Amino acid sequence: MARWEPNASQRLADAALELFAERGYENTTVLDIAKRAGLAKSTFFRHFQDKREVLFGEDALVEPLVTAITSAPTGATPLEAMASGFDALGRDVFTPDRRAFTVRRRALIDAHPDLREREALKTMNLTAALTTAVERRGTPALLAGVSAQLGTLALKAAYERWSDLGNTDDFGDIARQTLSEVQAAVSAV
Amino acid sequence: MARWEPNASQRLADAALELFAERGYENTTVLDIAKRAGLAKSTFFRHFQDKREVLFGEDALVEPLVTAITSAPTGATPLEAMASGFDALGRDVFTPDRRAFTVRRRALIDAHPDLREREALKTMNLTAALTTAVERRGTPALLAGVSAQLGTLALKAAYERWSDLGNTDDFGDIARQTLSEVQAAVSAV
DNA sequence: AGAGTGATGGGACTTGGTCTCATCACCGTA
DNA sequence: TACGGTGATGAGACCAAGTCCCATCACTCT
Repeated sequence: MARWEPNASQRLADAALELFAERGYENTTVLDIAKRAGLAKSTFFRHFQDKREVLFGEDALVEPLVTAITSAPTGATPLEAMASGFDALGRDVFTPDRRAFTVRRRALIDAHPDLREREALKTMNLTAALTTAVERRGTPALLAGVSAQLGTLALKAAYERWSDLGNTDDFGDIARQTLSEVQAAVSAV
Repeated sequence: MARWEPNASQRLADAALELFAERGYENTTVLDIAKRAGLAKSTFFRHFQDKREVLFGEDALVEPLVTAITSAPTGATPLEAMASGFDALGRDVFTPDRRAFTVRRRALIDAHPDLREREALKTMNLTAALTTAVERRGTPALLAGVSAQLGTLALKAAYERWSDLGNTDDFGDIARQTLSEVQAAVSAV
């Protein structure tokens, strides 16, 4: 028998999602979250940097994207490399079984300024990571920056489409489609 | 004789900038700032939403940019409208006499995660405002979004060049130059 | 058996941020 | 001149976020 119940981080994240949905982010204290997870307040802060972070802890986007971009064929353009990253997200992150969870999480973030601010920071960090990943492919800095911005824009738009409606398409397909639309728009600039 | 010393907001912002430079953001409490400005803590929060905001209160970028974009000639492309907005910034915001202040402020923001997070939020809001401003010119949504992203990217790059070194060029000129470089990079995507 | 380890509990403490009530110089009007 | 209204401020209670330190205790290794 284990010394402690396992998966403390996961239990905290689950409890937080539940409570935020029940009473809202503001009306939930960290102590509430910890107690529902059967833990102490101080333990919460051992697993998450702050209250906001409990909804972002996974942060699972950067790693698959950067890996895919890095390992894309040498001949691929920056946006083609980005597209292969989107496929990876469809395979490992935005899978059908995680759709419901992701949508609930999205609704919570959109509903509270503090969480939207954290989201903005995460987006900025993601774009920065994409920029350096593209740069490492030998792309000039400015072009890498532009590609990363366009990729981030397409990613967000694709995410919205994927979570909207009864859309059951694979995320990778949606994202590739969105990216090509962004590319078409760019050529009209 | 005035009932109270005037310019409470400005005095608070000045005091904050001083103290952050002296002891760092973390080692400065809101009470410290208020006392140096000759005010009470509660008065600080009447003028600023929170501690971070004291460095962003001006938020002077959005209004001139949106105004210029809106009033740009009908025939102008989105990026041309954006460029006229950059000129407006050079005239009204990034003026030579404010350079030193702006650079000090920048150093503080870069040095502290909390402030960088707020900066990310402000950037996201700016991009959103630019997007709707461009949309109101009759530009399709996706193209407007792309233009706004590129504009924001150019703006940040231009800002860095303007504050670097002994660069004495007019901000509008630098920004136009940067924007044309971004545009050149885009056509290579 | 005994020392070490590592996640946890618990609680004191600082600070950000909210809220409420009192103050008090000025302004308009009678 | 008197007097009530106004608006920015002061003061302080209060709550929650986040930090810090020390104790605990089941398990492991020697």
